[in-house]
Parts: sequence; structure tokens; C-alpha cells
Amino acid sequence: MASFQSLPGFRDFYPEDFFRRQHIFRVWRQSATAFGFQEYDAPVLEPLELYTTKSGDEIEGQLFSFKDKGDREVSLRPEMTPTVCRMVGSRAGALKRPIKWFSIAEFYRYERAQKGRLRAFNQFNADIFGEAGPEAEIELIALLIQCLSGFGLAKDDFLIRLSDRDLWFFYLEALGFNDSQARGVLGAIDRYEKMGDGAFKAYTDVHGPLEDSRKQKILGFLQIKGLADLEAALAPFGSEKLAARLADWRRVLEGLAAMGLAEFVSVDLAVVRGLAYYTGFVFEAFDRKGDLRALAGGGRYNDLVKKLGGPDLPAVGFAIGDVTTGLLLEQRGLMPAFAAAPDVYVVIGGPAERRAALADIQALRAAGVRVEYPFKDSAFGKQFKAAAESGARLALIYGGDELARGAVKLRNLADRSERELPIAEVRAAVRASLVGP
RNA sequence: GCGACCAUAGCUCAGUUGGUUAGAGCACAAGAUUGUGGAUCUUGGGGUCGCGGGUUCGAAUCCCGUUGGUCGCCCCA
Repeated sequence: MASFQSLPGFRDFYPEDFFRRQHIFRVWRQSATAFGFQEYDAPVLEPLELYTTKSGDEIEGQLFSFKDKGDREVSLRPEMTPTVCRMVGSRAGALKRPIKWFSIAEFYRYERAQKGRLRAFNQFNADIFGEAGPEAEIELIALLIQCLSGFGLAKDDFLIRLSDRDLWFFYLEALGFNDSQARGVLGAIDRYEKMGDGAFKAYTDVHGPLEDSRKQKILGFLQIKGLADLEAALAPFGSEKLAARLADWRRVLEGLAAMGLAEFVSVDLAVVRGLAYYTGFVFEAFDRKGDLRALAGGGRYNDLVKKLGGPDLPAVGFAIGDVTTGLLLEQRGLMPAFAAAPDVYVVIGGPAERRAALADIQALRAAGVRVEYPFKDSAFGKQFKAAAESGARLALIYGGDELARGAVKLRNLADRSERELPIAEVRAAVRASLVGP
């Protein structure tokens, strides 16, 4: 047992773990690139204030924060949103709209680890700045779907639940709740799926009892699972603002339907997201079959750039994590097996043959061919075993007999066929064999 | 911050009422095997039994503490 271990909630990535992580990153990056998002990165360590300004002082309990040697209050980043708001905000005047950015980065939260949640984890973040209309939501939800279906996950595997904090506030206002009460109700709604009726305890503690008729209306609104139901529920409260909002809803759902993605998305007002800074549409991605925590979440946050000192810039974004995604892919058998096979394994007869082999090995590698060879001289039998175990498609054999003729052997390890070729043709022959059938 | 369960080799685990030098399979390495394959056989390396203390003639085993893991609660950006 080693004397040192990684810190709680932090992971070592051994090659097979790293391979799985890279697979996840690769799908995310390909998806974002295909959607025209540009990649950025930012510091791991930020001023503590960046997060307390956004989320309040209570957040500090969940942060990896400390004082640096210059007596600055700093924190490892727990999320990307404030950082990207700062970056976009400070150059907003010069950036072409819409601003579509993504990042893949590691984040740190000082919390107890549990299933799907660690202290250090990776997230893909995608955000669109400068577009107030629902086209931004369409783009991001479509990207989120691609970031999951790119692994081979289908509509039976996951679901995007779409909700709207604006509509909730509108509805609660119509029921006579003031702003503070409405926020309390949203807090209860956020917990209702998990806790049932107990979710309202925090509300009644602060705002007093909630009469049954209004509570039933709230619970009824919560059950809405489609646009038609939504429109029917809101019909009694007709107003221009509401009509415009419902028009936004139709545009989002029609846009996604036109992309062929309707079956991935459901209207579901039970999703409100805990954070207060969301200002409109909010959405989460869920595993349909299992009991995993949310796969991804996001929404619109039109006030945050300004709150963090930037211009008034509408924004919408989402994040998806590597831990839950990895668990889901393992459960569904969609995580590819670790593969580190070279293209070519070179079998070397002995010290004299090694010199010729090394020259070709270096030339092949410089040309981009993955080449492996034994460091120490050993029996041919052992080397062929090693060649087979390496998973290489080809073996190049540098034996004394062949080299005496100025030749080497090229063996196809899959079908065990073998041919001799002049040593000068090794590079061309290897290339042809690798691209060939 | 709170709670439950767990901890023996790189991995999965065995280890009797507390009793000599803690074992197996897999993995790794060497050999059988100096010109052709993932097999087989033989051999080997690898352990402060998570750590610390206590009980005992004697602790992997019993007790206390602690650290870590897993899973919940709180929280979830």
C-alpha cells in the first residue's frame, strides 16, 4: 500500500481510465464543433468573490477556497458560468454575435462524494450570449441532445425536461403570490419530486400556511406534460406578455421538432433548478431507465453578465458532467474497451538486426505509424507472442537470413500471411497494408 | 455538517473458537522455447492484513479511535 493516496473525491486516471475520459471528451468536442461553438479555457483558480457575488456567501461552504500567499481570498473554480460571463462581458463589444462558446474543464466542490458526485469532476459547458430569442434555446438543447446521442444513447435512454421559470412566476403572481413567496414555492417545487408534501415545509416555515386551493393549483400546474395543457391552464389569465411567452414555447418545440428531436424533449414544469439566477427556460437531461442524478442542466440567465460587471447581455447555457455520463455509458455497455494497440510490432533477430530495425522504426514513427518493438533481445517465439498480445495488425520481422538478402518480412498478424519485401520498400508497404482492407 | 455499511497482494476474494513464516485465482515477470502466436506447465516478485492505540502469553481475527471507500441526508452552480 502506498503511503500517499489521492485526496478524497479526487481521481487518478490510469491509462484505461484516461481512455474512457477521452472518449467522453471527444464526443463532446465533436458535437460542439459541429454546432459551430468555439472552445475556450480559463484559470482553475479565481477570486473567491467571483462566486460569492454570483451565488451568495453561503456558497463558500461548498468551495475549495483559501487564502493565497498574497493574502488574497481565492477559490478553485466550482463552475464555469461566472468565469465565462467575465470573459465575454469584458470583450462583449468586440465579439461577433451570437457568441457560441464551449469548454471542457475540471471543477472542484468541497462536498461529500456520493454516487455520480465527486469533489473533482469534469464538465462540458456550452453557452450562447447575445441572443434573447428562443433560437438560442433550440440550438443549445439540440447540442445537449447531440452530446448524449453522440455516445449511442437513444431517445429511450434519456429525456430533456423543459420548463420555464418565467411562466412559473407569471402563474404564481396570478395566484396572488408576491415575489418572495413565489421564490419559496419554486424551492418547494424543486424538491417536490423527491420529498413529496414535505417539500412545502420550508415554505410554510417562512411564509405561513399555504391554503389548500392554491396548493392544489400549484400541484396541478406541476403535472403539466404538454404544450396544449400549458396553454389551457393559462388561458384564464390571458395577457400580451403571456401570449408572447407561449409563442416562444411554440418556437422552441417546433424548432426542435423540425430537427427531428421532438421525442427527446418533454414539457415538464417540475424542473425549476435551484439557482435563483435563471430567468426563463430551464432544462435538465435525465436517464430514463435508471436512478442516476441529472445528467445535465441549464437554462437562461439574462441578468448574470451584468451582475458580474459586464454589459446587459442575454445568455443561455448548460453543463454536462463526466461522472454521471460515464456511469450511464457503463450501464448501457456504450463505453468502448480500452485499446492501445500499435499498428506495427517489430520482431528483431538480434543485436546486428536491431540496427537496421531501429532505422525503419524511427522512419515509420516519424511518418505517424504507431510502432512498438522489444527493448531487449529475446527469442522469436516470445516476440511473436508479444506481437500478438500487443494487438498490432502487422509485424515486421528483421531476421538475419532476410537482412542478408536486403529484405524483411511483413506479417499480417490477423490472417498469419507473410511476405518478404526489399528493406527499401518497408515504409510504402506498411502504409499500403494499413490503409488496405 | 449528519448517518449507515465496508477496508487482507495491482484486481476479485479466502483466512476455522484469537495460535508457527497470511493464502488462492487473475494480472505481472522469468524459464520450458535462439525463426513464428494470445495455450499449457514450472518458477518468481509483490503484503506494516488502511493507520494508531488497547486487551492478550499470542491479534488479520476482539475493543476504542482515526483515515479512506461506498451509499444515503443536507446541498447540488
